[in-house]
Amino acid sequence: MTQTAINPTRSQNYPEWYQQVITAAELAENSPVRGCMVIKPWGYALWEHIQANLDKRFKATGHVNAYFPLLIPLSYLEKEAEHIEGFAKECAVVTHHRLKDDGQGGLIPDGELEEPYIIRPTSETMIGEMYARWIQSYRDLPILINQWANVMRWEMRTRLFLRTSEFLWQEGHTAHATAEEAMAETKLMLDVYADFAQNFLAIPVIKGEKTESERFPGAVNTYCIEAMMQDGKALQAGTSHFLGQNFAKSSNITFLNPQGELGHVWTTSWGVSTRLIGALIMTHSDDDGLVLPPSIAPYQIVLLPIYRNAEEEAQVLAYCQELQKSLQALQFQDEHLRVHVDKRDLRGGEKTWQWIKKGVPVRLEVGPRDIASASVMLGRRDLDPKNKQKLEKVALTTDITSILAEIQHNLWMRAQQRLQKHTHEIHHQQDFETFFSGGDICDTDCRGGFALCYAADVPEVEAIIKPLKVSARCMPLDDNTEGPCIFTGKLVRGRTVFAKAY
RNA sequence: CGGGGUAUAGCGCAGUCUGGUAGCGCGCUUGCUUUGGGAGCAAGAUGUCGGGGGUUCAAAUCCCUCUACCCCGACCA
Repeated sequence: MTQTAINPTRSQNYPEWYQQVITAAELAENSPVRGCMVIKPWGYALWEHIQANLDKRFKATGHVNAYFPLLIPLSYLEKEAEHIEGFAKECAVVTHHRLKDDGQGGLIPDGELEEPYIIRPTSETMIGEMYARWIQSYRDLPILINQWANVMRWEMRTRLFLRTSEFLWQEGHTAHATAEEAMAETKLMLDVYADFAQNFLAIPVIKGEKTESERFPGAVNTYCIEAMMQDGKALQAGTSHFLGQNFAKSSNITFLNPQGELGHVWTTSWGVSTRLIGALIMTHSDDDGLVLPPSIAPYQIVLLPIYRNAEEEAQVLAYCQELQKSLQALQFQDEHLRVHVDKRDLRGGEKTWQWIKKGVPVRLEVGPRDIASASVMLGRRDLDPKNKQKLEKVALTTDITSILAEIQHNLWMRAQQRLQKHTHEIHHQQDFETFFSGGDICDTDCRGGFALCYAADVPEVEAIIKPLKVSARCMPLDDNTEGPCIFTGKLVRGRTVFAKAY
């Protein structure tokens, strides 16, 4: 038996640990298609819960869902100059619409298209084209549409969930009559994302604005939520863009205001992707595998029947099913508890460890002894696997939801404390370089993590930080303090978070 | 697209230098014993050795060629 369920551990080899957690939890695996993953049922269930919860929040803020084509005419992407610069180079292109027999048992493309299509890397241009048709008057505004979709970006290096060529996401696209309204929408959705990350995924995030070099191609302002992974690296967990009138102009989206004057609309776009699952893994998981907050766990409780013979089996299974029924009647975060009875014919220890590696918040072992004493043995994923507690059957149904809430809260607190512990104010360029030269998080001397500094948003700062493999993650909102840039000495308003990033 | 590597069972690998007709670990199947912290023993199944061509009596092994993937840069939700 090994010390930990996952080898290597986080401190031994963090990237490899990450891969092993995914494998052990059966979340996803690489597919035969370059850069594209297969999301397995346990991983897809996480996405389904993300979708369901976010979708509710989108609807509650007045949005509706729609669907636009996967393929976008090549010429659409040429409309917005910065957008071309940002996306044109990494797109898959569809050039033919037929296959023909090559005479040797193979197939070759046939029927060349007059204008190639690209597989959408994002849908601003397609949706812009449709908005131009749909919007004539101020009465048509605002348009508040979200799309759940897949997109493709021909990435050079891919990692499961964090960066894959094809990924699943949602993209919100809204059009407004005024800049103020569009900006309010941009900020509103950033708040929706932040609240979702913190309260549903238990991932603490920093809300901020992107620096110029990190901005979305074609956006006026890009806002984001940044999370800290356990190795101290930053992961962008969601973005919300104020697009100004850039896309309205390039897609010619105009409207008449109440005074009869013709103007361009103001647009926004915002999105989160399956990358959130990567963030979830790297925020909570430990050296025994995945750790899931109860809010998102496909099963919040797994019952593990223990028996030696057919007679005990019948007795134990009946007891489990009765427990399952009474637990399922309870609610956590406004939804019925998700309770599973693992009836598979496997050894007890084997089963237990499989569910630990899959991150199930609560395990309940049920055997003849428990039935005799009208109780269960409860194991929590936020505690050591050895640490099991005996719980009266009666107490279980009254306490279980608060136990789940406690687990959710514990995970949140741990992540929150990690973020605080590894965020440091840096006042001198020399300290900045020292901070980022010690590899990843190193608890002994407070190196690595997030550096919070006054820094000018200028190219020469970019040039200094790039060799350190550090990037400006965001400028946290509502920071009205002032100070001298630690690189240039220039007085700047508000600080910037710097970190190594995924 | 530059620099380096790899391709052999579901997965991870040995075998290649020195040619002789394919092996190990895990997993899988079956049986028995086990079962409240990842089981043990026994028996078994699984391969166009990445593709194509060449040398040879004989090629996983040598030669030529193509392809795919991985690592390091440039790109990135």
